This record gives sequence, C-alpha cells and structure tokens, in this order.
Amino acid sequence: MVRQKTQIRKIENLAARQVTFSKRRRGLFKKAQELSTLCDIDVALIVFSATGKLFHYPSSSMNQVLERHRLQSENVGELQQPSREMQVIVCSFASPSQLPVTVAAKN
Amino acid sequence: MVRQKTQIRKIENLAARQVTFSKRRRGLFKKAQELSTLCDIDVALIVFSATGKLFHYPSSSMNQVLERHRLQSENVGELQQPSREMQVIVCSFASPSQLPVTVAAKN
DNA sequence: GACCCTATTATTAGAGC
DNA sequence: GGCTCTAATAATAGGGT
Repeated sequence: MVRQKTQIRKIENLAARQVTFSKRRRGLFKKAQELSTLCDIDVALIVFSATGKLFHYPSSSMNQVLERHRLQSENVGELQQPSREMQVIVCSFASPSQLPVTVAAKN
Repeated sequence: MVRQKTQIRKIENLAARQVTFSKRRRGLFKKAQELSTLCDIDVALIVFSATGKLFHYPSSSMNQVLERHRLQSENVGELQQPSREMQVIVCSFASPSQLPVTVAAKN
C-alpha cells in the first residue's frame, strides 16, 4: 500500500481520482476546522467537486469570514497588495454551522 | 517531542498558538493546493490570523471559485440545501495567482 | 457513497539556531 | 518571522466489505 510518494499532479484514472477526492476533501476540512479551533481564528473553505457538488466550511459564519475578507481588502488597498481589484464579497447563512456542510447539486 | 495527542481546542499560550498557526496554516494551504491539483477541481481557502493578516488560496481565480459558489447556491436553492440565505458573492483578482498569496494588513 | 484495515508517507510539536 | 531536526502522531493509498 501507498506504493509511491504520491506525486502531486492530476490523477488520470477517474475512479482513483474520485476516491482520492473524497478522502482528501474530508482531511482538508478536518485540518481547516482544527486550525480554526486551535488558533481561535476564522477560516473559510470552498471546494467544488468535478461533478458539481459544493462543499464549504465556515469557521464562524461564511458571512463573517468573507466580510472580514472584504474589509481587509479595502484596508490594504493602498499598500503592498499584489492584486488590487478585489471587490465586494457578500455571503450569509441562515444558520452559521460549526461543522462542514455538504450542499448537494442538482445532478 | 509531540508529548500529547494534540487535543483540538484553543491553545492558551500565545507564543505556542502563533507557532502552531504558522505551521498548520502552511500545511493547510499545501493540502488545499494538492487537492486542487490531484483532483483537477476548484478550491478557495481564506484564513485570518488573530493579528489581522489575511491569507488566501484560489485554485483558479478567487473570482471563478466564488462565482461558481454563487451559481451553485442559486441552483440548489429549491433542494435540500441546509442553509438557504446564501447570497451573492462577488470577488475578482487582477492576477489570478496559482500560489498562495499573503496580503499584509495595516498593523 | 460509507466504513474498515494496514503499511507507508506526511505532518507536526517541541526544541534549537 | 525564518529554517532545521527528531520523534511521535496524523493522514492516506490501496485494498476490501
């Protein structure tokens, strides 16, 4: 098992890619939540599967995180920000969940 | 070293929390990029440090990822979406960077 | 898809520089 | 902040149920 050192490039085999997506996505959300909890900070994570499913994790509420993103963008606008044209981000959730939420797409 | 099983709760010691933040943040961004590359998908990651610094990673461009987030929200609005009031997300970058970008805050 | 298992790699806490 | 080192835990590829 774990035959090779897992080269980081697109997995060509579809089935293997889907399995890896499922496993690593869960690991990534876990890590995001751990970072948020351990360090008492805001984290927002948005992941799209190739089949169109949406996964997101807000540490507080997505709204709060993205609002801070917007404000921060404004504040640093005159400084060393590498990309300037960041614009408004508005996003809110009825229930700011503390756990990863899966939103199923139509297909 | 690694004396304990790293309980996932806020690290009370400030210095230790900052060190952990630095290490785990880098790990998280790496994982996000790996997932994006391996599975050929879009990932958006936004992290705020306690001191106000902003870190984000867009797999393609933050704009593209968040636009898909917006569209997906609309599409699934009538289905089993657990939180309905997700609203518009607008965000664009002049240069859609492929690598994590650090935007320093004013302080 | 969700789990379980296990060998192996990857990450990281704690320390020093 | 950065980087290095090491031991220990964590994550995971590949397989199965």
